[in-house]
Amino acid sequence: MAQGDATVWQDFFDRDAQTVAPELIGAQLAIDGVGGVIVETEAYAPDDPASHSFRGETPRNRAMFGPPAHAYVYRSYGIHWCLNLVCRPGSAVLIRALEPTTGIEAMRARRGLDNVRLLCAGPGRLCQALGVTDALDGLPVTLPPFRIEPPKAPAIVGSGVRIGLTKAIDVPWRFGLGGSPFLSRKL
DNA sequence: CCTAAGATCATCT
DNA sequence: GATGATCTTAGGC
Repeated sequence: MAQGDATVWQDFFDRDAQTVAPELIGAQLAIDGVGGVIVETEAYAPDDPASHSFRGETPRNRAMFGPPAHAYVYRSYGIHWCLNLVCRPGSAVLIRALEPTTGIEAMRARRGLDNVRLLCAGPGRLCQALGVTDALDGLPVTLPPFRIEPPKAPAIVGSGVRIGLTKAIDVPWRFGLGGSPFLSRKL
């Protein structure tokens, strides 16, 4: 599975978000050469009260109902952007944290912060560091400016409850690389 | 260490 | 008009 192998990525993402989310831990994700290793994700499903897709399709969440392996970007709390990778219709994986590996200087400049551990430790921070905006909403992640590569080795994945929700707060669909210092919070 | 509040706006009711 | 898949700062212990 390589960058240009759109068919394989289609199949990879054409499954339930809760199945895809843990398998993305350890994958490499970059936008215009700026990014790193995915260390934290969360899954959102169609019948999930906490999911934006729960009440059906609207202009905002349109991308969640489009083809798999595309981006869904939304604004959070009027301030931050958050990046999801679309799986089956109405389901998506929220990318919550990266271990920065490439383009670190660009991230530092965008975030106005030296501390590498905190550059991408949270969905809003990550999007600021990678320059994610709604301009990327609905674009395929198998083509530039995205670059995505599968994990080089099986990751040791832990799980826990999702963060910041008021509904379905006890579903353990948060996944993370065990012991990584780049998580938004300890698992 | 911790909890609390403010920033700020697209979306939905 | 209320809400939120967040982050930062300020202040208490």
